[in-house]
Amino acid sequence: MRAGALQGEGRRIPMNLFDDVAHKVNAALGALAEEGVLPAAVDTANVKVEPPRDEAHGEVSTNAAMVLAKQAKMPPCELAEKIAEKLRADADLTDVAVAGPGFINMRLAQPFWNRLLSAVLALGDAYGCSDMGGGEKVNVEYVSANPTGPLHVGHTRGAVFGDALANLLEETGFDVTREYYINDAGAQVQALARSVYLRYCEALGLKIEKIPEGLYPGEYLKPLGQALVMEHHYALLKMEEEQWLPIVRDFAIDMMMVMIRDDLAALGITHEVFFSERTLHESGAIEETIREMEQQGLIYTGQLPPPKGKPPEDWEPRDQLLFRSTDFGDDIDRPLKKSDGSYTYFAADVAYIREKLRRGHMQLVYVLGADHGGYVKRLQAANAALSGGKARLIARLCQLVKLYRGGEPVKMSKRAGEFITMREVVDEVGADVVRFMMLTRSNDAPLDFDFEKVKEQSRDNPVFYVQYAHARIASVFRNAAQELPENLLQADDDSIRWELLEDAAEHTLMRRVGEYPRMLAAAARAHEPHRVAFYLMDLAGDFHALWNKGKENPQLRFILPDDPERTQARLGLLRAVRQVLRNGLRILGVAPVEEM
RNA sequence: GGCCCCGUAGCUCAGCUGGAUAGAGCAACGGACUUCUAAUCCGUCGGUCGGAGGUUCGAAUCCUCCCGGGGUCGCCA
Repeated sequence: MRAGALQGEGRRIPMNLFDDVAHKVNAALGALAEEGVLPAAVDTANVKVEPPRDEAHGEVSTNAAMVLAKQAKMPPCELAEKIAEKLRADADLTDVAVAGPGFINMRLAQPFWNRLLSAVLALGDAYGCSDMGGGEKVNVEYVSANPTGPLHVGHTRGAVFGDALANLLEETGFDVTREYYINDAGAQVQALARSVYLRYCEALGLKIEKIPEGLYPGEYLKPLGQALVMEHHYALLKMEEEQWLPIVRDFAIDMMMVMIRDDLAALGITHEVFFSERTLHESGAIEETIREMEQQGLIYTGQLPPPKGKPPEDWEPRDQLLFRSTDFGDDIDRPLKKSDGSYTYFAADVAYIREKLRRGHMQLVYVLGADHGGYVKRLQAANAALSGGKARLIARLCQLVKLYRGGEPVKMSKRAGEFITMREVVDEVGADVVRFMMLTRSNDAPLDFDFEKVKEQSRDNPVFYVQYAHARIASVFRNAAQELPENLLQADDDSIRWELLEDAAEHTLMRRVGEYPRMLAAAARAHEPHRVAFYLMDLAGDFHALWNKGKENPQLRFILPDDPERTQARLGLLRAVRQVLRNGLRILGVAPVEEM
């Protein structure tokens, strides 16, 4: 049997009940292989153990028989029966049955659930965490906005996504570095410097005309002009541009980065590394990279064909220094130098990839806007060439966020430098709301963000819905502290009689709690933090449903003064639910609230 | 024209990398409050999964070709 092929046979995820069952299934298959029912070298790579969609099919289900039928040279149902026979011997499993085209459905015996719920309480914040990543070094680069202006809504989604993804990977056992690439080389920061210089002149009382085309007209640069006056007085006025430009540029970049970091902090985002593009130029890293690539035959001088479809009017063939990215899956080879001899942005990026690889990162994650989709293949080509195919480069593209206010689109004029900043959004609705809302869609689906709707306290608002579940649980515990004797509240977790959780809605909630580690692992593998948000909405929904059953049937209330043992079991379940809500929200970077 | 993403209920979207009769919310309709917070819950209605082929025990999911929407396309970052 191929070792580690079956899910759950590699790294075990603590208290992932599906992993535990997978382990049992694998043992059963091993036994059948020994008996000669299955070939000794059976390939179990496609065998899965998962929750069935329909509760009627049990709590756990496996497709083992259907996947292995061909290898066993036996009809699926017949093989399923043989596997089921082995599984029935396990005391943790009940109702083992063959169904449909050959699924094996089963339920988990009470001791199994007892262990799970006790473990959730014992593990606390660690429930759901795993060592799946095995400490692999992952670099997550996100935001990386040009230091030429404040962060706007467009950056917000990538910022939240990247941060939540980093949290997710961290909690699933990866060694994560959060990184921000500062584009502080090139024409844009020169334009920034000239814009700030104009504001400096303005602050000195000189009359400035309209900010010229190509420069940054935003009001936000005025304080920088004033600050320059405080520091340099009239000195910069007497200088030639080539003298003042580096001074003003460096000053402006520093100031903008202070502002950007401050805005990110307001959203609860901190990067461990801020990496400057300019250092790649100044340290000679780009030259070194190109030299190395030349030695490996990855670079040549040649001409590119004109773009198909609509050839640009000023097109003329030109010899260029090109990276053979087509050898690594790209559509066209990519230039590393501009016609003036300076390096392209891409050349710096290649050197940057080399730098990240040198630091030992095996996974390079790029969180980008959807408009950078065309850039991904060349990044991946560069990574493949430089890492020898050993490291992975994963790009996640975030689609646009459309702003609304009460159903009406919010108008923005980019040309006039008017845009809604990230800070404005955070200040108006709060960091928690922004963060949660940004993750209520898959990253590659466009997102509508309505200022009014996200402040509503209703079912429509997923942030509220999840927070409300947490607050209601907190409220139960406040009441319990009033109504129940102290010895009941302080009882030992190990003495909880979990089997007293008998209602179907309690079981639904219990199962959902049990799914959390599996969901987390899958979300991390897919680099999809939005799954955590969707899971939390489902968990909250299950909880609200149980809550309401207690209204219709007083016997289902959480606190039953006449039945201390059942009360204890129900409060135990609520503690487990509260714990999972907290753990999930922590990954999203959202604080749970105690009351609303 | 090339490449990338999307197309699932009237609307907004999930769908756990191939599983069983495709799911939520909103909207529409009908119910549940002397409350452990009704800021919630329950039920009903609603889908040729853009279209056509293919792969196999099995496809919304994988492959090919179309249709429609968005992004992007040598020296900007």
